[in-house]
Amino acid sequence: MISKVKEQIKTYFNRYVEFEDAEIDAIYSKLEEKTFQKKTFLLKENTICKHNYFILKGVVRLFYLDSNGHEKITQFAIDNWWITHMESFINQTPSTQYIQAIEDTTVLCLSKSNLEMLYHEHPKLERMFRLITEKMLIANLRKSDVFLQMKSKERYNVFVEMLPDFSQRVPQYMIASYLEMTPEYLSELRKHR
Amino acid sequence: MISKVKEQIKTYFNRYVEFEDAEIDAIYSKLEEKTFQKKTFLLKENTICKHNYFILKGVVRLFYLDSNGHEKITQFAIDNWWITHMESFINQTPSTQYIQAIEDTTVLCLSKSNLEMLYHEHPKLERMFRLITEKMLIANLRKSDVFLQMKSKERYNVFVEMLPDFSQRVPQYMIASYLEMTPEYLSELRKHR
DNA sequence: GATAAAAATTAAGATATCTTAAGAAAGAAA
DNA sequence: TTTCTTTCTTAAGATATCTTAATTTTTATC
Repeated sequence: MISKVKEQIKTYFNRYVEFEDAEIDAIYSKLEEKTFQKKTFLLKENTICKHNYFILKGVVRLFYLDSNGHEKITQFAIDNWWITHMESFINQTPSTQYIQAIEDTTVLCLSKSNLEMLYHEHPKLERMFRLITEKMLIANLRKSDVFLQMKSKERYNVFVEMLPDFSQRVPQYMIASYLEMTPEYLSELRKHR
Repeated sequence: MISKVKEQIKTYFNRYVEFEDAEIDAIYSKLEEKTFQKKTFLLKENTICKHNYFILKGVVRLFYLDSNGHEKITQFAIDNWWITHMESFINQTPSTQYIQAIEDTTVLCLSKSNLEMLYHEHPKLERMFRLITEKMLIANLRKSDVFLQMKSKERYNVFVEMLPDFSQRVPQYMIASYLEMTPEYLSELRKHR
């Protein structure tokens, strides 16, 4: 009998590459399910990020503390997204950022060492992550373009339009942080649009 | 006898994955060498980007025209870097940006179709591009962080420190564009530092 | 339901950065 | 050298965004 969770990743994986059930089983056996309560940290600054997390259900944010101790959010992630601190995870160096659950969040943990092992055993997995990484890169380049081209007001409109899920599930002051403006200014913009 | 160019890519490829000479030969045979004179375009807006370019020697820039018709540079690339418009190349959709040679530039052209073919024949190449894409993603995330954290003045200092090659080979008004400020304001900052 | 805590709004003054326009300097061409 | 073109600098006024601080609204806790 196939578990609901295994079903979820099978569906997700097959969006990128067609895997046999046996392969899914092999990969799944290297994943550890874990639940983080709202506000708990999946990763803290200065620690090495040991996992790439696949979110089964929930919302998390990636952020750092600026020189004034203010939180600056660089990424959100929800159901069926991968989240990790890329630089820390890939290079196994201390993280400059935090990952924190915004809602109660259930994830599958994929450790760096298991991932390396799986790459060697399953070239398809390497292809999947090549494709996912390309997609992330494109999303990131596009985000930079949006921030480069648009004034704050337009940025907010684009955000609401493109990621309506987030504007529902995430408090407004966090959206302001992600959009690189103060909550006061966002409030101002919302009034006048 | 092995050509100088083949030697150059062999050295570059082996930084990521160890290839046999026969593999390098096979891959090399799918690459087309081409030279672009200063100011000519490798890619124009609204055309589909058919190639990923490996720069053997030269400097190019990636830029788009904003709503006022001003050029906004999003990336530079020099010797031993890959350059393409990611979104256009990967999804084979019309490009929103231009690629232009700043100096006379010699490249190796890798077409999308050849690349797909090579991925199937040489899993090592897929690994190499998985690693390169990860590196690009990290570089891009880091760039976003720098722009998020720093005021213009600091951004310029970081740029000069991190990429001294560019501040030599690229005119100042292009650096201003890349740093997301007007040339007038950059000039102002340089005076006061 | 009452109280406390968290989040959102408002407004005034401060600052970073842009716009425009003109002139100076440097590099390329003749 | 002279001329033309490209690049860089200067300065004044305009605008977007931030800071601070107080107030209101919403959400969570007892």
